[in-house]
Amino acid sequence: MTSVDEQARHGGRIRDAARTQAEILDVATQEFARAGYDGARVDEIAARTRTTKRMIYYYFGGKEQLFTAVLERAYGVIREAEQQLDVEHLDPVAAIRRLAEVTFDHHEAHPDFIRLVSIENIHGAEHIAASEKLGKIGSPALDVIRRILAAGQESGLFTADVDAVDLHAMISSFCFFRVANRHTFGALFGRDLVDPAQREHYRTMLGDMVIAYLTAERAAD
Amino acid sequence: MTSVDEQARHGGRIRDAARTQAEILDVATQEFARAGYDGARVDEIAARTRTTKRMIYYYFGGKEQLFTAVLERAYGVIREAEQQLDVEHLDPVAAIRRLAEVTFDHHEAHPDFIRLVSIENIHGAEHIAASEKLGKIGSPALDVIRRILAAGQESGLFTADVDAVDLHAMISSFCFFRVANRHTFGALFGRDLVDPAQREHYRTMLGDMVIAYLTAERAAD
DNA sequence: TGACTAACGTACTAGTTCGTACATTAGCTG
DNA sequence: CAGCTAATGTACGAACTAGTACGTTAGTCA
Repeated sequence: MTSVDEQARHGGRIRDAARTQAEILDVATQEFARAGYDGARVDEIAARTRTTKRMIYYYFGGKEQLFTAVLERAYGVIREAEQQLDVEHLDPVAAIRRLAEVTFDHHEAHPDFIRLVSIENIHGAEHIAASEKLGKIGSPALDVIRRILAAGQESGLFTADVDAVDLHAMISSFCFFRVANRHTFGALFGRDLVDPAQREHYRTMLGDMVIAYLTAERAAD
Repeated sequence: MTSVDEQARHGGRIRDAARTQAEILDVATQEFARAGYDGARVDEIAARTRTTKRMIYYYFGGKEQLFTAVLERAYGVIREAEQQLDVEHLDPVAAIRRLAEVTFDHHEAHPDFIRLVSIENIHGAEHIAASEKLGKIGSPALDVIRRILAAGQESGLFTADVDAVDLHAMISSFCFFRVANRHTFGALFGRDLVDPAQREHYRTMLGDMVIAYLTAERAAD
């Protein structure tokens, strides 16, 4: 009997632990991002999977751990993207601008991730705290920023008093707000921050802002 | 019989519709901010009030409308703060910096409001859309920004191509992120963005950033 | 002062939702 | 190929939760 026949015999499904887990994570990511932690329904996640609720508890233990697993995978994706960052060959100004653009693009491309982070903040980052993986991730982007900043400061292009974590916060703020607060901002000010027609405008604005901050003359502290 | 005796007779409580509604709104604000919309419990809100759940439905109609009422009041507070903004007598640079500082201070002073806005964004701003009040609020801050920008651009201090709504978004991004993402940022990067010892640092950083952006030379579009 | 209504309280229900006990089977391994 | 275990499915329950039916009382006004 062929493998295809096997599948047919069991309704098209074969046992595949990794695949089942991945599918649960996919659907769970969508559901948590859609409705928040408490708004998400375990039954709904199960229903949209080719498996059953039983499997969620079998593999993840419970709703809390499932959400933690979703977060771990989501953060893993951005970490990978950051690791592929290759800006060392650029001059400091171009490198920072490129970094800002990559951050901008990643936020725009992953609104579900942004929502998950918002949700996790509502819950005081307790799942990150409970995760062994997420605690000691470290950020590849941060290392990149440190190197660019050092180069820029040494060459005198950048003002000397800027910290890498602060700069990361500054860039993230803009990218995050634009996606996360899209709805309230749109409702209150009548402007869609994620309007494709405005994409280049805001992308440039972010770069201009960061570079202006880094190259501006400031009163010494 | 004195008023005090009256109160004593009924367990210290007098009938006062306005007061009951205000108390429900106070507690509901805390509860929604604490746990999110779906995480919030109507029973919990009622329990922490001097009245009962029955009154929540009597005055507000339901959980959804209660949350909308909470949002309406929260936005009212920030609108009032913005209306008291008095920076017209300052030069454009000082005026923008003052505006940024006021925004910064307000975000820091009202973390519950920030959480409510995050929550409302998770739900696609549907309560704002459903609210008659919130639709046509308009932002006093936006008018102020428009005037300062016009003055700054006319005097040649500021670059000409900056829009008021965009600048508002820029300032809000930083202030919002610092409070809203405090927990995940702290857990991942080991830095508390709301640490009082760092307050002046970030407050200055925001002003520097905005002024640098507004006064920088840029390639024409 | 009597009666009318807004304001309030109690007790309950219908529906939901996380989680689990129990039963079954696919597929590997010796 | 026998048997063992990881993987899976079904059916159910206990607890929670938004919302309500019904009853009571305070305060005002004719």
